[in-house]
Amino acid sequence: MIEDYKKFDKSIPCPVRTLMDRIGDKWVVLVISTLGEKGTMRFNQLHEMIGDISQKMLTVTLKKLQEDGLVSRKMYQEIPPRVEYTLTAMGESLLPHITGLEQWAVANMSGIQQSRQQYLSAK
Amino acid sequence: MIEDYKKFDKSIPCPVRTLMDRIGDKWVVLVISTLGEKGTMRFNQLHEMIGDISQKMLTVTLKKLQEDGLVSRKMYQEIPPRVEYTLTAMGESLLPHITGLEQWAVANMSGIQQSRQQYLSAK
DNA sequence: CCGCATCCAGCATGATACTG
DNA sequence: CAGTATCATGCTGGATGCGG
Repeated sequence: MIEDYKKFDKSIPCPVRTLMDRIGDKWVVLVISTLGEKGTMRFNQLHEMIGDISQKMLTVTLKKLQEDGLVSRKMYQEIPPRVEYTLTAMGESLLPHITGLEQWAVANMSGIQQSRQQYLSAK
Repeated sequence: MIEDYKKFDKSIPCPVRTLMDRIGDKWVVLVISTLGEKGTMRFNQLHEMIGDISQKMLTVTLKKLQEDGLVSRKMYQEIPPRVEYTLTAMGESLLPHITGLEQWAVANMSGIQQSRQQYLSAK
């Protein structure tokens, strides 16, 4: 039987599905990964680093991560304003899994593309 | 500077973004995870195991996984038809990363829920 | 049994403009 | 600088019915 923790049960939140609602989002992955790499960062630094991502989506993504306790937010009362984001301990503990996934992605990128082309040409 | 392989560049597909377009999908994760656990499975077995997932989404998900070469499909010319799905070698190599993520999810589920409640009550 | 085609509702996201 | 607000929309995914 499928492991209990990944079974669907409307009365109990499934951890796998709950997690995937978050990290099943490329922005979340890129933000965690970038923060893990660079440590503390400001809003616009993240914005520039990631490159493609609208201001809105960065805001939304950071808010979700705060809500889950993966990222902490520190605001300085200055003019102009400064806000810094850092991974929490829980965020740090997730980081190696994200990194592992990224390394797998890099290692298997060509294999995937090859497979896609074969698949297309086969039909 | 952000690592090259996760930089956005419209001329070169970013492995991280490419991967996330796939596993940034809870169905993909659940299918890989379930196949990894049980080995070869038939369409309806998967359907019943996962529980919530429409037939359409299961079909779509399996097709994407085939396309990427993560899952292989074997069809038997019988009446009634029988189709079996199995992880490929590449799929197997991804499995530990998925499993690691799942274990993290189970271990940190309560921490996340706690954080969410604090976040809500703080506003 | 295993899937595909179609229709359609709803949310996620981008663009844009504005604020403390 | 670091967001918020609003609007338009495109794709995701559910429901349904058909086909090999």
